[in-house]
Amino acid sequence: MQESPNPQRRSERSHRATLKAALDLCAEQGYAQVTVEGIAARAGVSKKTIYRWWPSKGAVMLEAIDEAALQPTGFSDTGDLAADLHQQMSGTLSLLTDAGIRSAILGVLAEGLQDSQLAGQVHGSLFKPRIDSFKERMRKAQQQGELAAEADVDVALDLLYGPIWHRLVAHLPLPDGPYLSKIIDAALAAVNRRA
Amino acid sequence: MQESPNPQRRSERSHRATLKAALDLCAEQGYAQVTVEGIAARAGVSKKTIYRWWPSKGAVMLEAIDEAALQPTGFSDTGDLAADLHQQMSGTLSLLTDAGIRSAILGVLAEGLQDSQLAGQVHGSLFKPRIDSFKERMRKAQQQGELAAEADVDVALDLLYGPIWHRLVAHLPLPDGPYLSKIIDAALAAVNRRA
Amino acid sequence: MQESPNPQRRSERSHRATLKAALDLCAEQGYAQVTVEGIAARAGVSKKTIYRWWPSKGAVMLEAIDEAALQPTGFSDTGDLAADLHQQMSGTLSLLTDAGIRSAILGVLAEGLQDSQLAGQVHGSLFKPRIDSFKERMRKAQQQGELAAEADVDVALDLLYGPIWHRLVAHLPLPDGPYLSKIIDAALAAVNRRA
Amino acid sequence: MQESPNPQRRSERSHRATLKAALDLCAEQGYAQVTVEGIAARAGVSKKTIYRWWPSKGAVMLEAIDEAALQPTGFSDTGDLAADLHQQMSGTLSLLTDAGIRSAILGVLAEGLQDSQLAGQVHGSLFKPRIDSFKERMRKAQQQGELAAEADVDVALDLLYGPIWHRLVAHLPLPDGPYLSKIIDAALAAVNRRA
DNA sequence: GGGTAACCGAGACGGTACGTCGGGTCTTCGG
DNA sequence: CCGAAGACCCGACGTACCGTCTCGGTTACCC
Repeated sequence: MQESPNPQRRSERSHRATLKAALDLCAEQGYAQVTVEGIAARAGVSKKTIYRWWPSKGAVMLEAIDEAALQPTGFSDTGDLAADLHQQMSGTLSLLTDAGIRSAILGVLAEGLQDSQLAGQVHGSLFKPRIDSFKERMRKAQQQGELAAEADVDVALDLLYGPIWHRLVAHLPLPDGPYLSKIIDAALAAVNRRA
Repeated sequence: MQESPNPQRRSERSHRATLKAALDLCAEQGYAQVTVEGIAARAGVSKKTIYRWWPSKGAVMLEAIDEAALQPTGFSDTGDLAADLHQQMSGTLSLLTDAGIRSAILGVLAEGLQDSQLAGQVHGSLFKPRIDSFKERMRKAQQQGELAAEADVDVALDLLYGPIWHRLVAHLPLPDGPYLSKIIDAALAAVNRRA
Repeated sequence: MQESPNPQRRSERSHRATLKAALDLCAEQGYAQVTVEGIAARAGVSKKTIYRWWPSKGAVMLEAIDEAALQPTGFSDTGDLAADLHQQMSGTLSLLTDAGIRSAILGVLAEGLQDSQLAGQVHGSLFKPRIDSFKERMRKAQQQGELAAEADVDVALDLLYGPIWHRLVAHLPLPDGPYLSKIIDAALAAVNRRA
Repeated sequence: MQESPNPQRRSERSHRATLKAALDLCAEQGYAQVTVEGIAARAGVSKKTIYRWWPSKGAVMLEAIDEAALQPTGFSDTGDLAADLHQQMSGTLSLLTDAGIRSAILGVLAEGLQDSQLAGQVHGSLFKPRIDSFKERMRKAQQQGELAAEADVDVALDLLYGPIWHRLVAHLPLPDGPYLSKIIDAALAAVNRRA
């Protein structure tokens, strides 16, 4: 992140071990129970080294999530917009089902709500890339006539992703596949309608 | 909350002072910086007394929010569904603009993501009442023909409230009034369309 | 020492346990290896509690020494000045032979050389009482004619106690009993001579 | 000191800069506040280089003191023993009045009380040379009849130097010139007297 | 006079302890 | 018996130095 010291001399071993320890502990104990001290001990790394490269536990976790979230943020383009959306959103939801990643994501999300410094990083790492590729896919759909040219992409974004986060913060069950389809259909219909 | 001791002998003065101190400190320093010790000191109350009546800082805050959230959770029924939704959702959003309440709400929301005990209370206090009266209003609209009888109320809930929370957790700007109208129109169109 | 908090509510158990742990650890590991954390752990006491009542490890040790240095600082008055001096100085020297106390005393002495705050306490606790009773005994000796009325008590103090500290800081062997007698005879002769 | 590497290739610049930085920092901040890191930074030298040539901060300081203590350890022989003693002891005392050297000397003395490895070096560098030349001067005095042949040189050493160290560790004011004369007269009288 | 072995600066590393903070429990005393 | 006050144990914080180590770079010796 803010890499004040010389990043060329950084120990790759410590770097990896820290991220791994962070995620592992998160899976085992839950985000809130994880401490920088614990990560350091588990990784066989000194606290100083962690604080040298990251400003806080949240920043470590964010990088760990990024590294672990293997599936791409990008959309595929099969020509079927609804299917592509479903695939991508399922991918996002699946991050919230694996215990370790889920705990880490909820943790950084929660911490991001309280710490504006971390908030920016959360936005940049977790949301921006997905939003960008979402918008790109939508624009492509408009060019290909799959989507009305006058459709409001921002509204579509809100209508599609909103339900996931709504249910997360309200502690309602997360959408399953079929429900996701209903949402996608409804949202596309809404932005496709003539005003 | 879990009121183990005899609530009849509870000091109303301490009770009020605690809730007030909690919100005040939240406004001044932000939720994360508020501590039980700080609340106790500010309220002129002992820590023991706080722990006697609430299990955690989050529970205090939740009660303080409840008490301070003056506008009703219920919907008015002017006969214009879109207008009623707009009014109610604006009310919810306005809670997120006042510094003190916003900080408190974000705080308990964030903490709720990490603490399943608090999560239940958050759901019960913050979300359930609003969802219930939302559904009630929707059903009334269906009876009055303002809304298609086959409209899926759950989907409507997700489409309408989702954008707010999506933008909150993604650290995007919250919707303003006109944008809210677009969302409401889109969501109602979506659930009203013939399947 | 600086007892900022209310000393009436102090836990006697923690107090005693801390002093005991300090001395024990000193005996086992040597003063330099003893840490506040170690004392706290050994005593079953929190670091906070130690820092509440003492400003530093040195202050804890000083009090521990005081409590443990059972033999009185006062001189006996058998009527034989040289014998009384010998007895008292042997007592002082014996503090420097028991491993635990020796280590603690050397430690606070060393630390006192570096920390003027502690220096004052070292002087007040370790030296002042012994110097005072030395001078008192000398004055009594003068009244009883055992010592020349014009003998310089300060010089006597320096000549008598100096050798001990000289040998300590110069890392020479400490005086044994017979050598002590030589010193005492020489010093008394010196201050008793007509100028 | 333990010069494991090839001393011929040693950088004289680094050597000098380190010793100078050590003493300067000592004067500015006091021995206890000086760190190897601080010395390295001030000297523009790497920590590794310091640890290559000295085992510890104390060893650096000891060498720095040795280099800076310009006045000779040797006694002059004017034929007046008391005067020669006074001159030499004043010289020793003057080391304890210059802020930088005083702080360094107190520091190594203090550290020497705790660290037997350093203790040996302290004895060898600071005390042994002075004691040796003291004894030599005393023996010369005996040959020249200035001092009784049967005078005990060890006792004399203790009586003369003792007061300085006694006052140092007891945090009493150090002797001034006139008082020094009293001590010298008393000590010489004591060892000169017929037993 | 080119190769190489050493010292050098810089500074990252695993550690240990620091002194502080807040959590949640417990004790004392007054009303 | 509740409440204010606050001491207590505990565990984590973020920092400071320790002494070790790995880097390039730059001598200075040896072939």
